[in-house]
Amino acid sequence: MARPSQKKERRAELIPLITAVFAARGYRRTTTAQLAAACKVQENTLYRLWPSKKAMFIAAIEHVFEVSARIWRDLIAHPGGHDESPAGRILSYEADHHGELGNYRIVFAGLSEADDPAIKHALRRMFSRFHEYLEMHVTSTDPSGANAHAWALIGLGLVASVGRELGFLSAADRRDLILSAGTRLIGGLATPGGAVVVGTNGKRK
Amino acid sequence: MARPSQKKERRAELIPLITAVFAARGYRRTTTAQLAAACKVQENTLYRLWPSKKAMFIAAIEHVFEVSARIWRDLIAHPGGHDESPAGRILSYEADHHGELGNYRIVFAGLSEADDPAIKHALRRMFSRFHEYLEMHVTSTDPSGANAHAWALIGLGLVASVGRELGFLSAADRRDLILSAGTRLIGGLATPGGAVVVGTNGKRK
DNA sequence: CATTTAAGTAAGTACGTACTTACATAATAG
DNA sequence: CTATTATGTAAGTACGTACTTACTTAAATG
Repeated sequence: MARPSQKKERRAELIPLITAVFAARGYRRTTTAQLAAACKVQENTLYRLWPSKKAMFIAAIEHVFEVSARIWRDLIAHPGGHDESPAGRILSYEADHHGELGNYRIVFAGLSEADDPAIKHALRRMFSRFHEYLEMHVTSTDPSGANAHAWALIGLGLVASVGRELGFLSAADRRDLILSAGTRLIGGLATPGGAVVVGTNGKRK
Repeated sequence: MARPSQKKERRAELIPLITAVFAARGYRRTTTAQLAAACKVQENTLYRLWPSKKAMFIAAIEHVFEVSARIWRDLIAHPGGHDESPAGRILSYEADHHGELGNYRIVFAGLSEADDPAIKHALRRMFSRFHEYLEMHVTSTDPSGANAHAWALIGLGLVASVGRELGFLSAADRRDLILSAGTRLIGGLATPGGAVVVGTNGKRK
């Protein structure tokens, strides 16, 4: 026998690059030639690591979850300076940083390929894991209807992503949206004081 | 001169069929041949009515809004038997019927094509119009932060769609989700009585 | 009726791209 | 060293598909 396989390591090296291309161009519009170029290898090399373009995409979906999960884990493990609840801490982190990695684009791309059972399964798993995380921390704040409210928080993330992508929510808008609606969802705390206004890019009635 | 143009009428006839195909197959995976077959015409005929496949897709996006808007308009115009507020009426309608037309698939397909300025613009316009509608009715119930909460309701619709598409929310789950989180969003009314449980397809901790 | 133009049909064509094949190099085990 | 297998390079190939071209049919106007 000779040369033990380093496929796993190679895959781990390349998957962030591949994820970036899929996020930038979507699934269909990404060509295997572009993936290879971004990895600085030939297409053939990629096909030795994954059996198909689809498999590369599914690996990208998994990678997206792992990146976000690591951030949240760290966030909860290290309380930082603030004294908020775990749910509150996730909320205020997301208020400032949601979507900045552009990974939600992988989700959009995946959703329009959800006819494919393998892609559907990968996405489903990803959402379920996010939900599990959120539900746990929402429950610790306010157990009543935590399951539903955790899903609603994911919905909040989805609109924020869509708003960012389509440009109808500015950074400040997204911040206010996540804090205002998020607070109401995790605690039932009504927004204190003045109304929080989230703009539609200047368009006001 | 002879034979006044009937292009507008023809377009109006065909667009529901075209929308259905795009919803079923996504943008990229839909072929112009499929569109023509669904309309029972030749491809060439479609190209006389729209300059490109992209134009057909944008027309489909607009059609999606018009269909949903008509439903909501009717819903608010005819109070039916119930005495709820307009916002509450939209909520309970959506709790039972959200996504049943499959039109959210057009949104998913569009989002992964949002690099294209024309598609982006069409989607943006669509979301803004939905938001306008919701904000108006949410405001009438609870003015504080209505703008943000209207966006949050759209987020609720998005998770419900994703949950339906990926199969992690059953019809009952979606119903409970929309009622539970939606009520909290439009009124700040805490869920009365027992906790509303939204399942993850049987998986419970 | 005659003319004009819309609506329909049928068969291309040019192009992009997922995946292959064939070959060269180099690293590790015995 | 030698055999074996991973890694890298380069050039196909087969196929799907957006859009065209050339032609026929038919409807409405003067």
